[in-house]
Amino acid sequence: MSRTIRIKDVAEHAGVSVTTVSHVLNDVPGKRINAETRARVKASAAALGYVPNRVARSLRTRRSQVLALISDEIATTPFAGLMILGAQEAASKRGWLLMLVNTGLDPAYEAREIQALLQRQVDGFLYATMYHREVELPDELAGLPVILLDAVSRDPSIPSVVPDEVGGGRTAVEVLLASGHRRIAFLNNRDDIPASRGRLEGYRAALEAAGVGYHQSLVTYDASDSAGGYRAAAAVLDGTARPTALFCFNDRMALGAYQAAAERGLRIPHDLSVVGFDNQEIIADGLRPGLTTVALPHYEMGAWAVDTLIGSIDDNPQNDDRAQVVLPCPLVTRASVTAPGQTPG
Amino acid sequence: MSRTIRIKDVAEHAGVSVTTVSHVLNDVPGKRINAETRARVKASAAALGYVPNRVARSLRTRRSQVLALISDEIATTPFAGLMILGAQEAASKRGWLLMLVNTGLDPAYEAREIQALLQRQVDGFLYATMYHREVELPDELAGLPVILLDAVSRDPSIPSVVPDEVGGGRTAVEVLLASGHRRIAFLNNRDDIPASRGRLEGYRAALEAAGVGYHQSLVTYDASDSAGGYRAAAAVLDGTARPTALFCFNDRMALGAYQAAAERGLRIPHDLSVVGFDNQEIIADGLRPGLTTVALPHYEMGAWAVDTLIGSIDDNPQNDDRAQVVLPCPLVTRASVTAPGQTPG
DNA sequence: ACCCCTCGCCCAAACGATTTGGCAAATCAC
DNA sequence: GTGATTTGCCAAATCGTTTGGGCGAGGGGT
Repeated sequence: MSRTIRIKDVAEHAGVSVTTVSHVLNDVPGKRINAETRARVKASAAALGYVPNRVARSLRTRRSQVLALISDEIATTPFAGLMILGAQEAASKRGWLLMLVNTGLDPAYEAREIQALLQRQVDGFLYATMYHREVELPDELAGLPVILLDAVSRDPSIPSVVPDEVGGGRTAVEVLLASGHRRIAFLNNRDDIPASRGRLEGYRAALEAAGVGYHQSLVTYDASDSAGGYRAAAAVLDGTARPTALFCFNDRMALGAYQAAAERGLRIPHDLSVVGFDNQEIIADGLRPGLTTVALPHYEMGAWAVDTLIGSIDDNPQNDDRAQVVLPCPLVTRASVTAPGQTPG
Repeated sequence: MSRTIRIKDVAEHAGVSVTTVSHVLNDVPGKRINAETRARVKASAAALGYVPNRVARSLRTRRSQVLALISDEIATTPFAGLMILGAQEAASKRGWLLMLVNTGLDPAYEAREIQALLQRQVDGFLYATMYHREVELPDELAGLPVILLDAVSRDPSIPSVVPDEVGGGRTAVEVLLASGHRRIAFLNNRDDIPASRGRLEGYRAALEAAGVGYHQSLVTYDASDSAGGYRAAAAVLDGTARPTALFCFNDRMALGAYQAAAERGLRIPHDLSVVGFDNQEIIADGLRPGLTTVALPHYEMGAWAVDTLIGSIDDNPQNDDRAQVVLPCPLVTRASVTAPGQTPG
């Protein structure tokens, strides 16, 4: 077992001091080193297979090149994966690593974990929630480099990135309007969160832009799961003046809506067009016909947050892309939308 | 901004040397220190709010108390969350942290990432795949503390943890047998992976134990997604001697099977009982009626792997729980199983 | 011949802990 | 009272880097 080789070994091999090796390998600006020496050092390092000990470097520089992703609940949503993946790949691309901590909504536990991360010289924090919501930054993170991920603070000076719920809602309704639908119901989530507010706003904006009247009776509120979607769809389909299209708050509600439609003998999309939200592959791709839906930019949000966070750490302390950013929600077209049929009302 | 306080500050405050502070705070065995001094040191540390700098400690001890979770594809499966959560919580419980790296099946990239982790003195590795399969350990990890997660090596000396596919398959079929079913079809995955082999073996074992004959015509193979389940179910439901129950390779196939059943006017569970596998909440809980299914122990596998890994690092180098472990797959009962109806064949 | 630059490199002090090997003082044996 | 032990603590080395401040050699100007 050959001993792991240190900078000192490289220095001896190249016949220079460790200082010079460090200067060369790190391309320290303003240091004058002969080109020949420079080459010799690099050759020695390569020959010996030298890799710097990051722990020692961290101790000296007080920088770890490690980011922490703190989240409320990693497990409960299938989006977590994409957000984490976006963050991880962006970090890796720049030579950084990502620590992962799940705090499960317990502030005391959260404080301890932040403590543990700070002990390890973590350079920055991603504070993520697993669905878009408003949060308060924990005191322990105040003043540290941090970006909110899929969450937003009341304090506008805290940078954050969230999906463009309004734009997504508008997109969903626009595709229905473009197919000729005029009676479009919105099966909304009953929780008062940014997603339900924003998507409703987008729904109304799209209708208004198209000169279609907004009817309160076409908007229902229920739980944001399959059962809620089933109930909401049942109510709106059994009501007077049945809509020709459904915009569902999310794909799970759309799943329930499919079931309600099937029970009523309505074929999708011929008798009823449906648009979802979230692009949960398992549902959207698993349903027959495939569900046209609006995707949340989880991967992009994770990547953006890491890029921005690293930027704000590396560059001058406070560059002004500190901001509350909103990322677009693209449409994913499948087969659940077509022109309204001529079935009598 | 008060300077962060070091062990030296504690020493001065308590009127002792840093050596003594270290001895006291780490409860170094075999060191004789007066109880009164001991108390004074602890009081000083508490008063100053001292927390040790882990980076410095790591440099000296060559231990980081950090684990790395390397996975092939974090994002593509919704199980990732639970496995990662299990690992993370187990680590946190012991004061360890978890780094996350996704290598996406690219060996060169994987090697670089492992390099980067080793530079940071990571103490151990979880090498995870996002579905149960056989892997070869990358050379870079050979000889290091590592446990395979949801993966197994041909080399039995490499510890690993995977789900008990055979037992899960048996469980699924047993619940159908117990309800009185005798003609039970198995909609299997066509890929030759441990899950499809194991679940089939469990299916056969359960039938045999119940004295029910195995008929090859009742086992079909297709893609392990919703479309595959739809096709497989259609084939078996339209065949001669229609089964009274379906055991689906996974919940996505079950979703397809539900659709095929609905199209044929078969009510679940009255006309057709269905059991799935994986317990994907979105599907199993979203379907009507809820899908009785077998859960994969992702959380438990993650936790077990971390516990075992830390154990093998902390304790004497090679304690012999190094082994290829299998964890049980529990049944999750919902509403898709009942006694077979009397509908004529 | 003297002074002053610039080049090219190196010394040694951090960074903040752990750990080895001691050394005085107190206690004990006799 | 003397020598041997035990007790309680500390000094200094170490882990592997980075970095601020130098320092000698060589060249150019006068």
